[in-house]
Amino acid sequence: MSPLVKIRSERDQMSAVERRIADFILENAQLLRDYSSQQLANALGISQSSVVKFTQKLGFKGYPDLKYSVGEAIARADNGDATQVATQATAAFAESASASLWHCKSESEEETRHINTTETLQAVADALATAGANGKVFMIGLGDDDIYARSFALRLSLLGIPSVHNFDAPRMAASVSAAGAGDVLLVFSEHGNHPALCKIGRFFRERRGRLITVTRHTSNPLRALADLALLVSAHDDRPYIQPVLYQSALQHLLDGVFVQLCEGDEQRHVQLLANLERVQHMLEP
Amino acid sequence: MSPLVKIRSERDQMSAVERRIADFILENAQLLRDYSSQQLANALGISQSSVVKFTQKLGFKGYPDLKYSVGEAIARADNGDATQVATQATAAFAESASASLWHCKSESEEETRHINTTETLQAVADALATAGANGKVFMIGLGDDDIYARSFALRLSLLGIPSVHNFDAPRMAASVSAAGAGDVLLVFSEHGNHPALCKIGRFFRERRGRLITVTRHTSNPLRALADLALLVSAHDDRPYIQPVLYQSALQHLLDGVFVQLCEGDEQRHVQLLANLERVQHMLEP
DNA sequence: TCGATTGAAGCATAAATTATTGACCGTCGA
DNA sequence: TCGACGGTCAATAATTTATGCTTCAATCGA
Repeated sequence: MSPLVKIRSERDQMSAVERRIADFILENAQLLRDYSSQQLANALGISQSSVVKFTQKLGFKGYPDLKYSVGEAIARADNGDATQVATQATAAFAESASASLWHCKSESEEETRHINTTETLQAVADALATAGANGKVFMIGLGDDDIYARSFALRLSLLGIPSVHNFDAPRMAASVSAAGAGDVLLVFSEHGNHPALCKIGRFFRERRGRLITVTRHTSNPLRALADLALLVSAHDDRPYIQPVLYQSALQHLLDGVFVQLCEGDEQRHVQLLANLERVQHMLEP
Repeated sequence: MSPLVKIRSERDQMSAVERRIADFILENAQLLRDYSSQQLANALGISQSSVVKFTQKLGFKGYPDLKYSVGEAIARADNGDATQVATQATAAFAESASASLWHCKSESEEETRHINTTETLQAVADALATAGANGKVFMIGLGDDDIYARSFALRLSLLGIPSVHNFDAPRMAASVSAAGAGDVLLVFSEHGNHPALCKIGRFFRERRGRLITVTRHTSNPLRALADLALLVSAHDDRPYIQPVLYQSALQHLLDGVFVQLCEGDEQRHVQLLANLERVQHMLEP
């Protein structure tokens, strides 16, 4: 039972001094944190031993025990009331920018998680795994999109799925000419309407490869070509925030695929561990 | 902030004994109620004073203060035991992988936000802005770290702060030889102990440039050299999750700097808009 | 490689907090 | 009136916490 409720319920059967202690605690529970038994006694003009006896009578092991319990009770109680208001106020001042940024990002990530079904993620993971084992994985992105492609390619390589990575369209067209059935091409393109990329996509499909696109959640020509389409949702009125959100939502999406790949196959998992160590050794002699 | 999160976030920076204390508290927070500092010390086979010093280092008034805080945190956490069980169960079934991933990421991001003060972020933003206007910005990262460097460099360039970006140490050494006072070198290095990067950092400082490092929240030689150090906190037992968390926390940190840069100066803001449009036109004719 | 320096950990101990003891006082019922 | 009783307090014992000092080990620079 909450110590405060207990104190209140026994208050009637208490002596005068005890009742004063009880009242003080009930009214100033939050002050208790900084009060020793002696200080509490001083505040009430009574002896410290009375305070201790009071706590023991109530069934606590001693003063610190009561104090601890009251702390818990307060924490439980204002979980979502006063504290939160205070916290919000503080937050508004101290970390306005970063906290609100965090909030936007979370929102985008959640939306993105929502519009990509688990099945799609799984299908993408499977396609990559298969192509990694029996064929090739191609990957391309232009400009900013190259960053995501690059980072994902690095991750895949740790899993034993190396990829052919290009960051301009003409070279990619050349690379893709070597593609065959079962291969996978992953195209990153935020707006999905770059003609060269579409051309490469079509070319790749003609060669019976599976095309996976990663674009915004709009209808766009690139996505229309895809066997599997990963979609990213990210919106903000402030134009400088938008790319931040896009990137973080995209990253989150790719993280999901990566995790599914890791957890899907024990052997890949083992390989990852080995690779991680290897990389670490090479980079930090 | 919750004392447990705090402990966790500073765990890396701790000595062996301190880390054992931290782990014990994290794993047995609920036992703390019945432990005096001496008992805790005995349980770990260390001295009582180490426990007290541990608490003080973390910013608590002393052992009882830490204990009280932990009590509050626990109380807040399992506010309504039933609810929590239900929540956990739901989570485990419905959205296990992606939601738990999201949760880990959030935690890392929060920790990371916590260990980098707003002042540091602002200082970094200012340094970059100044160097962008009157000098040069250099940027380097090896391996995975290059990804983050690259993406941040792209962002900066949109703000009218182009940077000299290298992804191997020898070339960077050459580039840096052109550095002077007021220039900025941003070094990305997860573990911060790559000798070549340290050498470049020292060299750069000799030339009176300002060194900004981005590393894990450990004490590492690179960070020790820095004028300004950005720190990333990210932990998970699963080795394949760890890099995901690192990346997302780092990204979050950089997002913070980016936003501060955007919001700090109206002119930069305008330039960003213009650049965004320009890029869009070039990429998608 | 060798001091010099730094920082972590423990020991001893001081300081503080808490718990107990025993004396005193007022009340109440015999 | 007197003794029993409950309540309070001052004094003090016991426990717990905090700090000064020493030692040891790792790091750094010469």
